[in-house]
Amino acid sequence: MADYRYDPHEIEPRWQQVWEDEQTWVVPEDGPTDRDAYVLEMLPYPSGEPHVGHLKNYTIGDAVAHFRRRTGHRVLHPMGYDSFGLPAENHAIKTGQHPRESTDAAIASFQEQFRRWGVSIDWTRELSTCTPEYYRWTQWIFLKLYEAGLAYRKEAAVNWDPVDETVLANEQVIDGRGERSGALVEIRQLTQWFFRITDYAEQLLDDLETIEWPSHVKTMQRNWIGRSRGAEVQFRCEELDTSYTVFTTRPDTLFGATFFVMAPEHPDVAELAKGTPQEQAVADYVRQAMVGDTKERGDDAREKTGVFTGRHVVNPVNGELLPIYVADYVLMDYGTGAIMAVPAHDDRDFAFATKYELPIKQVIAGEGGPSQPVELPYLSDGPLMNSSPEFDGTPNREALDAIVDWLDRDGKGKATVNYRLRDWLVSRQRYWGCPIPIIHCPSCGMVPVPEADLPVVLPDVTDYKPKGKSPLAAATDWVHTSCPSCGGAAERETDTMDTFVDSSWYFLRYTDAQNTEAAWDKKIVDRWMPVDQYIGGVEHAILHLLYARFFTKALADMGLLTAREPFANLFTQGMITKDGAKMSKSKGNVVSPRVMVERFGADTLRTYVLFMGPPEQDADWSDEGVEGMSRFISRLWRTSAEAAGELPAEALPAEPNADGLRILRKAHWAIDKVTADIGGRFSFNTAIAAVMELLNELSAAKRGEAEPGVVRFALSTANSLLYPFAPHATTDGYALLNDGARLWEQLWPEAEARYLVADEIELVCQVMGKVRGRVTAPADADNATLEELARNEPNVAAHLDGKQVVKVIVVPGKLVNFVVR
RNA sequence: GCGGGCGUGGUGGAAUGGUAGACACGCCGGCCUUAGGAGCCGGUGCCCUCACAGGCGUGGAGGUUCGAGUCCUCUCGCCCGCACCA
Repeated sequence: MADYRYDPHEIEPRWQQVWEDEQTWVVPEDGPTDRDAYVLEMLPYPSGEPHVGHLKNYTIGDAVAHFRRRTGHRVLHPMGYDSFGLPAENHAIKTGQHPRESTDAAIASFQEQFRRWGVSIDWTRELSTCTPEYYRWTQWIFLKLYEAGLAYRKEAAVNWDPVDETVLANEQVIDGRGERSGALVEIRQLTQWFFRITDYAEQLLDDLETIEWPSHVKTMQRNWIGRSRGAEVQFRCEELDTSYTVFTTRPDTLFGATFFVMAPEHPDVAELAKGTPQEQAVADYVRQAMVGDTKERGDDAREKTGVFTGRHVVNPVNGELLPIYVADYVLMDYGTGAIMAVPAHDDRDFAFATKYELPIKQVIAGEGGPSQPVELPYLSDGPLMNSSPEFDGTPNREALDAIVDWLDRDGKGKATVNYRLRDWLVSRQRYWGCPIPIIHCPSCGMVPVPEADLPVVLPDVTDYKPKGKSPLAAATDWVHTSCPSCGGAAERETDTMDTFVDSSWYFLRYTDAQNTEAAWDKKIVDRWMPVDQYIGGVEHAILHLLYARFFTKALADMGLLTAREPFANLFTQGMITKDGAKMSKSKGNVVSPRVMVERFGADTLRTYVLFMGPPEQDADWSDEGVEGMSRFISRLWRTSAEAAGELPAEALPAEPNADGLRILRKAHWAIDKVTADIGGRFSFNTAIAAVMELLNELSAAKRGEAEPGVVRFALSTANSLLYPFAPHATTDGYALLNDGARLWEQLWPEAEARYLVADEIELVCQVMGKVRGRVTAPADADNATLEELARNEPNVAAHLDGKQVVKVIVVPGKLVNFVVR
């Protein structure tokens, strides 16, 4: 017998060469458009070389892409690089190496690994966001947003990262620290560029209903958008003849307001206190509040502080005078930065009132009615009291709308919806990003760069170190330009864009990647969008996914595409850990896919990462597990090669013998299971297990008298089913078994119904719900026969002896259960 | 505090309300081999037993059901998200 040795290092490059030579994964230009499928994994940020998380991500996507192709779809499966960003720039600051050089090196390493993994990518659509060919269109989109009034510049209190020396979007501040640097973020008053994502708050929320995403991701987006229904109410300050708006979700408690609070950052605070004895105290408090870090500020366990401003406002519902305090438990960036305080029914206001000995007025009665004392603060519902004759006794939830209506009629307030979502701060005072295509002219003001002049090319600089303003400011030749409007001397905007802008539209560019005349052609983008299946990590649940949705909606409103959601289906994969911990260089627990592939081959690695467990779950890396997978792939190939070499090439017999039939049934069972597991629910681990079962059934000991034609068919099926995970070994095995036939061109197998039903079943016999025996029974036996068979099973009979059978449950094809007394 | 998820053998994990532990790792035994970190065959939840037969078992306590890992109530533990959001 010949020596059949599985050698992935010979097999894998050989087939990769065929696919590359034939451009197998390039999307065919012609073909039916109703079977298109756009399968996309989040594009990587190229740094160093890819890690096992990338391997998992692209293996999932590749399995889906292969499956869709073989089920008759024309599949778009592209790749690109999110190549602008801080890590490359920080590396440049340290070493002086241009970020482009380190980025290009990383990209080369990613390309090399993706090819080595055998990921089926249409490389003709490859893109890199840091190239002028790409960012030209990023700038074009910026101008479109500017024209539409969705990009604007304003002065605002913004998050400043003192380590990276740049501003950050709200989404990039986690627990008061910069997402990248981990530095405590400071609040600074700066003029910055924003995208008006808040215009889309409602749609971003509502349209979550239209997409198939994991519910926890939807929940996170809902929380982030933070919609709350309530009312805006005007409070007048008679002394200054001014008026302040508050947002409240509890207008039903308006009668219980006993004081009024403003955030220290509120622009009117200084003016309010001016000329009162409190002026100095307020100024001191505000200054001290501003230097405190935002993390500590956000701690609700911290004792509340504040000072009286010396002024009062009038409660619009009853004319009572309420003292105005300034206190840092009120946040400027939520609502209006001012609140009415109802200590009896809000625990925060209660804590503040108690500390500063402010009056507390109960306006909602507890269960015992108005005369019964309740523990304050009372946060539950109940009828109104101490309010007005009109509302007293009304359940507070009903009174809520009535009070808003009443205020609205008097012009003192109105029902509103408030969102937690803030506009997206997009300018960055950093070098390695997309230049903002705006020119500042002393006479014309802000002038957009004309489309014909795009791209505004990022100039080279010698010093990448941020100095509180963009390093681009030092490129004086580049900065000084002429105004496109009046032709006079003018200066370029030196801030660059947040790199999340780059990745908010790349999925559109893939559809028409080589278009030099436009970002994309609407007809083409509409053919592919939305992405049918998007795959990536949960860490992007808010940032990238929210921004991409916003871009899609804004661009759709401009008529540039039809889809209103970018990603129809989202799959979020779990992390791969090592020894229970996140992999990191400092812990020294990094698993290198490159090293693993060099040792075991790509097929083993790919199949292993999907066999580790449900792909959405975190999973711990096991070196023994990889070896086990290596044994399986090797056994599959070896068995195939042996059968191809030793078994006569016979066709499937029309009437297989008993062993043949058993194997044939197992094969069709596997087809059915793998198809459902990949196509229906992303249960790759059980799909792989099903192929293992099929192969186990085909092991020499179990093969028995099965006909060679059956064995060849079953082995071909095993290869065919495992192909989406291990494309090289299975393609090779299939070709050996089938006279060189190309597996990637074969239609996905279909399970034949006649082999899915057995003619005999194992009948489980229970007495009182406990299994007492098993008998084989004809699959088509009727209930009475099944009951009789079960009753005669010796052990069942023993358990029925001397008992009275009161009920018999028969589940056809499964079990019989006797209920006895 | 609010919202979501998860608790199953030594390990990763399987189980449309119907045989708990598929498949794999690990371990044990055997075959083959000069050799094995190769290959092949078999065993492997726990207790009791020569064996048969039994008993126990899906974090814990109840409940619904002929039957519960699965559904309901309470509870404990871990993980994630949000959080002074008015």
